[in-house]
Amino acid sequence: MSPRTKKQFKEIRKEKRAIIMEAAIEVFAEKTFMGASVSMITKKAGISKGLLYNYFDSKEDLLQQIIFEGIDEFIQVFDVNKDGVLTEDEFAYFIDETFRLLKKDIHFWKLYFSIIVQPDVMVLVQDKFMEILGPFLQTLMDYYEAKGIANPMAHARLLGALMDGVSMNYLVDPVSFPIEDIKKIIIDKFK
Amino acid sequence: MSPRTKKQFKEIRKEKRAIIMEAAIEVFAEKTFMGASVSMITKKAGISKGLLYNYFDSKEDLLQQIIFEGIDEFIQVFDVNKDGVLTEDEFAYFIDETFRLLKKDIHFWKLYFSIIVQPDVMVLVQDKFMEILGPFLQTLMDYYEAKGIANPMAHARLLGALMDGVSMNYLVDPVSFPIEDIKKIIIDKFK
Amino acid sequence: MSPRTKKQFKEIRKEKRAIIMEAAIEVFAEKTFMGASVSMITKKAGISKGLLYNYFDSKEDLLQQIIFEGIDEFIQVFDVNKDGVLTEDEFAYFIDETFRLLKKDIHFWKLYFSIIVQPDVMVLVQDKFMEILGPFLQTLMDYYEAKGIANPMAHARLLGALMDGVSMNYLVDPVSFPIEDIKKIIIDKFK
Amino acid sequence: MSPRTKKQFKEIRKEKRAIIMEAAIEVFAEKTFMGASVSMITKKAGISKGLLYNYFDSKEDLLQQIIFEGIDEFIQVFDVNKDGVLTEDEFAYFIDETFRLLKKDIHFWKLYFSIIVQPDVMVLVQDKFMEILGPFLQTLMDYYEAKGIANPMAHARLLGALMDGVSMNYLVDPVSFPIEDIKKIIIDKFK
DNA sequence: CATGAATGAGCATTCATTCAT
DNA sequence: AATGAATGAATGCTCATTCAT
Repeated sequence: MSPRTKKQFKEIRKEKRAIIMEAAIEVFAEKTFMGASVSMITKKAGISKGLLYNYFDSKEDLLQQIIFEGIDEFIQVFDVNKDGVLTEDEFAYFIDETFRLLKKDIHFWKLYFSIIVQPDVMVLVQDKFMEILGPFLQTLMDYYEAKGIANPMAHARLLGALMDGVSMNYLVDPVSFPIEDIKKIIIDKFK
Repeated sequence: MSPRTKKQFKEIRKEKRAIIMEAAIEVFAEKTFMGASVSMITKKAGISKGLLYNYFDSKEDLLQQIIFEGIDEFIQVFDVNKDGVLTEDEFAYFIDETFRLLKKDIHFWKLYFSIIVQPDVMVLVQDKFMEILGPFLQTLMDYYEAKGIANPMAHARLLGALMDGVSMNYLVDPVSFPIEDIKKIIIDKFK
Repeated sequence: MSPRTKKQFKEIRKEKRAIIMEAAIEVFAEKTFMGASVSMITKKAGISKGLLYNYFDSKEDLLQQIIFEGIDEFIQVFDVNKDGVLTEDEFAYFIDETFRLLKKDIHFWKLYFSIIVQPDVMVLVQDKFMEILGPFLQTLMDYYEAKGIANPMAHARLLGALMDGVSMNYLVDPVSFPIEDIKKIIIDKFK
Repeated sequence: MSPRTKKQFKEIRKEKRAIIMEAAIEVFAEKTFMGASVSMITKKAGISKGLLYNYFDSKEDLLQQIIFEGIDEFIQVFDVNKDGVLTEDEFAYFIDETFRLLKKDIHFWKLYFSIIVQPDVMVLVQDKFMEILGPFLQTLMDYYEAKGIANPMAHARLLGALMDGVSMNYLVDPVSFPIEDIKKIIIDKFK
């Protein structure tokens, strides 16, 4: 009888928004941003096409919001740079935690890699990506420098590339890729 | 003026086909398979749209033929499995040669990575990709096994993933990625 | 706090209705009927979309009610046909008054002209428009006939067309169109 | 058998382009630019939706090309400003010719008036419209100035507005609007 | 061998309207 | 009386593919 309160509306929006974003992550991950159609997303989310535009300005906006929130969550959960210094134990934890999050949000990280290789789409989110990569590489560089290793920058970027490569291989073939064994080797070799 | 011989026709076909494929590799690499349109390719190749379909059954067929020939060329040039055994020197050569080919065919390998992350497109060519990956991993496994290293399979897959990650980072940002320094570290650490 | 009386409800409805119509006139004038969306109107009126449909059956109904009331007001304020006879002084007053009302309700008359040139929309309101045009032309015809001018009908329609053209030019470019000078010339030439 | 020559293709394009523009003029005139859909136009032209975009970049481009060519034709046919001076006979000819062209291209001039009253659409073509209006008003001003009439600018703009109003009334109701009689009165009163 | 006009399904997006609250 | 989430048809536009020449 009485109209819904603002709080009720806010609740509806929050929930529906999450449903749409979850559906979109899956479809984007499977089809890439360009290959995914808004229809596929709304069908998976169980809503009409029009409604998506009640929540997001455009397909691009939808992608950006997904990436923004995903990266923010990643940064928050995984604040490696608390004090800017990495011990060997923290290094191991850092590798461990990366793979834990990878497994937890498989779709999101598939989407991440599909974006990286597509310059046209990358421009939409690269500023946000840099928010992770910058501090990440800096912390690693400091770590290797503190250990007295020559060319810490190259070591840092190598480890970054290694984590990319391992993640990508795992995402493409999660069943047979021996990620746990590989994790141990990485920690052993790069610690 | 005189009617062209069959041999001449064949020659023309071969050359035109190569022109189209080269144009397609560039466009696919820049826009990904889904983002590239046939029009972009024919425009870059300087031919009509109809002619492309005289040489290729479809956009998918074009991609497949590009991948097939690219991989075949790669395997031929880069026969890692000559005798099935890798010495330490050969290992260094192998790393070196991988990066040399990467730099030589930047467009092709960009295309390669954009395909890997897109399941829909991956199915078109994954059998061919396995033709490299299988022997490649086998040779590495044998190498590590011969050295008496525990879990040679994990080491082989790790190195494969590492090469993927480094290659991808280089392709995304060829200017500032320190590939030469990294190459040395890889050889040193994984030899 | 105390339950509102029926009279208060009626008052609220009347005011809200006026607010919506005023907003709609502005948006229609600026964007035309086809170019204006219901969202634009409700946003300008500061109400929800649902509420508009509480007051009007449809976008078309909203337009019709605007036109109906606007024309009725015009006829009431501007009763050219008081006694059916026009003196020369009354003629001058009539021209004068027309332009005064034009300036007063710029949005309404912009809407009027945008409707006239769009047959699909015109059918919705043309009967109402005729309620002005008929007596208006009749009075002018009588005026010219009484002056003994040949072809009074053509003179009447010419003056009608002239007023249309001058009004339209003024509405399109109110700043530089010399409406006061033109008014004098009209009175002088057509009196 | 042999492929079509470039000349043949050019011929096809020219003819099809004309068919599309003619269909578009009619639909735009009847529905206005905003109210006309590309589907309506292609249906009337008897072609597929895609083909329209082989000939025009967008709906806006289509409108612009229609207006550009229509105005150019008008200027060419009707070069009132040959020597910049208007005699009384030329003035009569000018009025006459205007109405002749109006009757000849009814759809085009309906479109013209529907554009004038819609600012959003007007911006697409107003530069082109000014190519007519500027010289047109200048010539008229010179004419009235040469006759020693006070305020020639107001007279020029009044006649311009009058021609607009008469044209518009004729286009809205070509059957009963006495355009021939009115033409004579105009020539008589404004010569 | 070669052209490019032509198609039609599909794309992202908009919008008048409905309805549960 | 009032809200705004929700719908679905329609919009302007793109694109892989076909085909007459």
